[in-house]
Amino acid sequence: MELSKNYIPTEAEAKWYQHWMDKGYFFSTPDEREPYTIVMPPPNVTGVLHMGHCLNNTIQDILIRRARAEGKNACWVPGTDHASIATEAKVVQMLRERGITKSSLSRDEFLKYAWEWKEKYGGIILQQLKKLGCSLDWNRTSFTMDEDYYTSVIKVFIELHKKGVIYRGKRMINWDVKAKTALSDEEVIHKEIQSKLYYINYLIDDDREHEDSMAMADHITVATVRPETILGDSAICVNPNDKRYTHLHGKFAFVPLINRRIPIITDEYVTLDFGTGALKVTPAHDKNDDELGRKHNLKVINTLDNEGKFTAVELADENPSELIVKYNGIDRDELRKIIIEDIAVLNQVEKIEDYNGTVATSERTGVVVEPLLSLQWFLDMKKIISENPETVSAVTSDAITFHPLKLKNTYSYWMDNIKDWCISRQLWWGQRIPAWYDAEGKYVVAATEAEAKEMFNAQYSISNAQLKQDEDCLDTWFSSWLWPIEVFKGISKPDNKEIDYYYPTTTLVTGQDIIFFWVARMVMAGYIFKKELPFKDVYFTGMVRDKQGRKMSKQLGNSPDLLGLIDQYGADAVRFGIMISSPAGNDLLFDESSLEQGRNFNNKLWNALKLLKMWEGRQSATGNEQLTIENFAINWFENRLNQVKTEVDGLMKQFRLSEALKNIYSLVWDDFCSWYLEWVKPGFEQPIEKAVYEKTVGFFEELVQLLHPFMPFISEEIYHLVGDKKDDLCVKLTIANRPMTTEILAQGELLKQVISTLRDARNKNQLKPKEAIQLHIQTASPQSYIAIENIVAKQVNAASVNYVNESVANTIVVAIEKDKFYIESEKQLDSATLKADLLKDLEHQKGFLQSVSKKLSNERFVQNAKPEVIALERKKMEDAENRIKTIEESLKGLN
RNA sequence: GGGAGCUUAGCUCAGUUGGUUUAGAGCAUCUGCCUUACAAGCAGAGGGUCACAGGUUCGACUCCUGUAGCUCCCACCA
Repeated sequence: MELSKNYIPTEAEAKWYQHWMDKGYFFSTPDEREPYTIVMPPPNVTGVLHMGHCLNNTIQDILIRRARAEGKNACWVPGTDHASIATEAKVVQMLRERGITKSSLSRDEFLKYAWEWKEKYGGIILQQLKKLGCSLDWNRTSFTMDEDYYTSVIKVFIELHKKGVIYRGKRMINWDVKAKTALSDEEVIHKEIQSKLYYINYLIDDDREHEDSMAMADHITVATVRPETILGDSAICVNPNDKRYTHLHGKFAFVPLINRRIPIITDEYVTLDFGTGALKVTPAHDKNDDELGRKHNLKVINTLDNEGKFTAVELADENPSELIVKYNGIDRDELRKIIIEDIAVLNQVEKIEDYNGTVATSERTGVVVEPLLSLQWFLDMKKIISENPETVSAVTSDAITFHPLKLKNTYSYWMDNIKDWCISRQLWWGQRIPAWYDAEGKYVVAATEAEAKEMFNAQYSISNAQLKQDEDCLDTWFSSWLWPIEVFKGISKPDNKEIDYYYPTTTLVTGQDIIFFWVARMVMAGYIFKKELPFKDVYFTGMVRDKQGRKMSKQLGNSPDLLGLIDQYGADAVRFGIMISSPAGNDLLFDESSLEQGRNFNNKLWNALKLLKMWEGRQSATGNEQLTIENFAINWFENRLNQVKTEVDGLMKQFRLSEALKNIYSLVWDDFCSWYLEWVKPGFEQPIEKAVYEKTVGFFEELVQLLHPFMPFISEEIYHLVGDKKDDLCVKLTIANRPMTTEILAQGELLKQVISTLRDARNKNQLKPKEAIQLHIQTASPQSYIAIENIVAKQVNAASVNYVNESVANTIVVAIEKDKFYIESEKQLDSATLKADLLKDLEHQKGFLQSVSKKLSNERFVQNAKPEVIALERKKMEDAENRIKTIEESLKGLN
């Protein structure tokens, strides 16, 4: 069969993925083997594959494929997340494009559209993962709103409510005015912005009669960044120790524009050196003001509606002026400008300063979050932790090991400062909160209306109550935190065979940006519902950035089209490119040139295959004059292969995947292709010893097997092309490592060094590769060269090799260790560059010798250092001395 | 404001209990090669006073302190 010039990924990839699927290699059922379980972080159901997913899932596939080859029962569960806010927003937008507003639909109608949308576009991302080669157990594909999953979320809510961990309360929450829903603290991102600090004068209500226009002297100046909330002010607060305002304690001031009379109160909370030291208190629109308001019993006056627009509803009893009518329905940003203009007209704007502050924005919609007092459902996190202390200790004790370890601190800090989790969302797409209310607002928590009625009867002695279910649904993460349990039906069908076998899962691979959203909460859920940790290792990936270090974003247009890249370079090359430099926990600077490197690696492998196929038909069992060469080469490569395999095992255990890949890459490219294959390569059109050929094929197979988790397609393709196979690499069990001989490895290193040095000398003397040389070796131990002399001769094009006891005239000489190599050529040799090299080397060696002997002549070093260290230093000194001697002799020979 | 981390070759990064020949890799650069596996390649080479300043030590890229710069996380100074 004729092989193409270069490797063509497209066909091979489609072919092998289908083959693996047909064979059912990715499917897992519980058996007697040790399980290796990974649950995929479920992407947003409407998402499309991007670099982050690619990194994430490539890592998971590598781990899973390795586990499979190690004989474990590998189970990798795919699925998607209903992502309530994001998906609902997409559905709303889709409806808007069709001219339908959400408000015109009933809940059921809306959900029908949403499900239609999900069925149509949902899970595209899962199909895309197949292109990447992900060996997922597709029979287990889950969705966080599957029927059983939904039931389990409701069940968990009811259970936690019963335990008193879930409560309902009126709290200051983060309100997303675009999505029109509450958010948890984790969904809020604080951003630095340039804004203004407005200094506004509030007139003091003075008992004195004002007889002239001196009134303006009697004011207090307040600094605020949010003048638009001024109509909700219910006090001014100063620090009790602030001497500037002592005379105002207990007095009243007037809110500009509406002249509401508000008290001037004192509280230590106010800092003296910010602004004017006087704070306007607006309990309805600021978290701190809310607390101050509670403490001082202030009135709460809400002036913004749920879209962040002005509403005068709560000002009704204040004789709303025309101004207020004018403000109605105006957006908060616009309102700020108008109010400042209007106050300026009254001459009560003292000044406006530039101000750098932070603003809270919604993680989902990006809009500025509005603090809003609202009735929501909360999870008492402190109680959860105190009842499940393992939630914290599992991580600090490394029972759950984080990679990188430093994220432990982040985790514990969050746990130590945990706040209650607002779990209700004013959305329809999600699990509806199972709370039932009667007309008076009494409620019970129950799975069904019938149960709720019974409970009303029992709890309130109300029979056949007219009940309405809570309109809100639950935070998406309130379902995702059950993911490692419920994908095995651990909540909906507790203690089934699957959950008992697969849980706890083995490794979680996820982004460090969701350590609080998801990882921490899964640990909690694990201990609450299974009394056990959910996973043993967590591998955190960083963020994928472009090569300039910028985040990938639609606006910048710097996020590459992944499927396009797969088409262009092949999935293996993409996997290689993204893995070659991505240490755990660090951001990855994505550069397309690493994909080129991956593609080139494909070709390197492909060409090695072509070479072997050429040899296949030229085997012979006779010619044995070169057996020394082959024996050493084979012996050495076998050792080297096992050395790298051992290293890779160690690196994989530490989750240092890119290091492992680098080692494999170098083993294939340098050791196998550049050294080994050249050493055993027969002369032009010469036959190859059958035994050598078979050994070489065996090595190649072992190499592609080692590579397979990283680059599954080409490795499988080569495995089948290099010889007829009945089995598949995908499920082939790893060959155990054989013991290594360090002597052979050392001799191999010496051999490489000799060849490189001689080639360098040839280069420097402008000897063409075809120009043969005579090589003379001056050494005290010729026996160390016997096994490798033929390889040396072949690799440096030496027509002859012999051993001498003294220098050889008219030659180039190079020194390696204690030995000298004389290169004799028919061509006239120019020793000038070589001499310069030798002098440079000499200088270096002398400097080195000096530092070593200085160390050795230091009494305290000799006294304190470990004996083996001293011995090593002695050896270094001896070597350096020998080498200097060799170089000096060589230089003499040149003159 | 608090915390964590980073700073090693032009770029991206390794460097695992302080001593392995006065620092390694990949990419990029330079030189020479169209050598029938591979020019998407082969053979070589150059390039770093390990951010800076102190300290501990016989010995520091490695440990400690300080300084500078960068990054991330957390946080209610309006």
